[in-house]
Amino acid sequence: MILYPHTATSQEGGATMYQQAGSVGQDDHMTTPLYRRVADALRTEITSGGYTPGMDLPSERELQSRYDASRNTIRQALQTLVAEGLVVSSQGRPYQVRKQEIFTLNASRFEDLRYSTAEDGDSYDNDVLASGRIPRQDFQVQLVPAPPEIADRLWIEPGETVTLRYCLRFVDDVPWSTQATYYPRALVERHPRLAEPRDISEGTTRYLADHGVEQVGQRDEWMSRPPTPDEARALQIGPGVSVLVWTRTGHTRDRPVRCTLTTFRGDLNRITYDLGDLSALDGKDQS
Amino acid sequence: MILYPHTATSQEGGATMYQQAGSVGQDDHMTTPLYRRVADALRTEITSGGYTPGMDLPSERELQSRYDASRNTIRQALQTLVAEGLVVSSQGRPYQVRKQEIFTLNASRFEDLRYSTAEDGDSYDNDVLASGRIPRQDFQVQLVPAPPEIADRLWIEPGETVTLRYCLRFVDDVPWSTQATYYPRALVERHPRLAEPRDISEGTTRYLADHGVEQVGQRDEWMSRPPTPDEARALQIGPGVSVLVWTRTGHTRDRPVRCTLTTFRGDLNRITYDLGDLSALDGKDQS
DNA sequence: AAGTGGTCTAGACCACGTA
DNA sequence: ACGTGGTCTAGACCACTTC
Repeated sequence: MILYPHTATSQEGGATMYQQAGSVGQDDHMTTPLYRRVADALRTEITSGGYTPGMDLPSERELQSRYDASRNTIRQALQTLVAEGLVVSSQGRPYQVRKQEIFTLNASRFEDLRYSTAEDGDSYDNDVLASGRIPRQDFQVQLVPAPPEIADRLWIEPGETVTLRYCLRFVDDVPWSTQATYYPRALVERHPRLAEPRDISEGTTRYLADHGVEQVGQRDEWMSRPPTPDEARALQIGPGVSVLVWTRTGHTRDRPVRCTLTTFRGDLNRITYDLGDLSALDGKDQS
Repeated sequence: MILYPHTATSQEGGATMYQQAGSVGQDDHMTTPLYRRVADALRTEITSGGYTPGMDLPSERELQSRYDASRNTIRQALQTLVAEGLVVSSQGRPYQVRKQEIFTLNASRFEDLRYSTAEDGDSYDNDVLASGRIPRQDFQVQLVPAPPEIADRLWIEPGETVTLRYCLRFVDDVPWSTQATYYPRALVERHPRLAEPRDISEGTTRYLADHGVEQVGQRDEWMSRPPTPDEARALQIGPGVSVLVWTRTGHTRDRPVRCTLTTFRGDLNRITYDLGDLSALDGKDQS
């Protein structure tokens, strides 16, 4: 198959290799580039269901002859689809239409003790289990100097030693998010289990509440950006996929007690907040 | 300058053109690709302040000789920096280090009438003006069939005619976000100013509240993804920049009354939510 | 006119996955 | 062994911007 610019044009008389190229997408003024027309054609096939999630795409060499384009041009087209998140690639394996399984997190209820009991345990585990999937967390505890943006939120001096509880979280064994929680030194001294390098079964929020440190409010901040090389490795994503960064600073009535930085892949997560009076939704599906 | 794989290797004895290429980054096993080493070098120069925001980078041809690489390889390196959002490019102009001016939106207060008076006007204008910038909105009103995801949130049938108030928003004349608000037909019939194709000076939330339709709660949903071609055009962003998509469904005590879809560039916006009791912050900077 | 990035070709070698 | 994607080269023409 050959993609013509706007109206069909003849392919004959391709003189030099560059003239021939031009007759399809280069000489003609104001025509959309060939790589984009190829990307559009493939995108249409994917979204219209011609290629379904999990299915392999034709190989680059195959597409090359199918669209009468050079391999670089085909690669540029595929690269576009990867950046759009429609397609994944890995060395040695064909391009694949990506599976879109989306996970929803209700941030306004997350860590809210009214929605859980002491037996329930960790907020994250609960949310994942509730959606019928299997959670896993790899824990790690470190003592680190507070980065400026953390110190600012915790009302401490930059560089002061803080306890960092870091974990890499999995959903059905797929790396899903990283989470780093910073606690001020004074708090950890009074509540030493925060420094234990393993999960706290009833959840840290509950542990602190049971010992008189009640987190009554939190400020959340969200941003989205391309993954750093570190994040790309930890979350096993390519540069075309953006990450959502969630910063939650928890407060008691007097002061901030912790700051949690979570990163997700931006395309496979939905975050919801319920604000005000949503009693209208009570009878409805809470999705 | 030449970037050697791990330790410096001799350049002599480049036989064929491919061998020569190999001696820098191809023959050697387990070395990071040349394009990535070039990208890393440039990224370091940018983040360490060698190239400051707004400054031009050397041209592709210049970098080509500087790093002894082909133009395609240099382009691949620059392409990754564009995808990371560090650099912008446009035809005919040199690559430029991107300016990072960030805008913060407090979503938990947005449209909350407790934080404004009848004279204040539009929520968006307020938020932008409060940060010392100049807002502008291009308005448009259409009657459209309700898309399924909108119908679902508004408790109406897909395809039912709804009123769509669409606007493209600017901050200091830079396209910043698009916003599309859908109102069910029955509501517009009772409150006809919703169908006027211009801004409602006191804000739609206030207009409805003054006529007995009080929005007492809202459910927000967030996601992040690569821009669609339409969004890329409207927001003037490239494919390397992700967009944040905000869906807010407003409810009265009885039912949903509107659904607003907002898209921003993900890298230049911060979204905050204040939850629970944050009286601890009262004396502090509310940034 | 000269310089810059955007598109495209043709062809090479390599690393990885599968069989 | 073979096919797939990943990296790289050398060189061409084009469109846009600036002078």
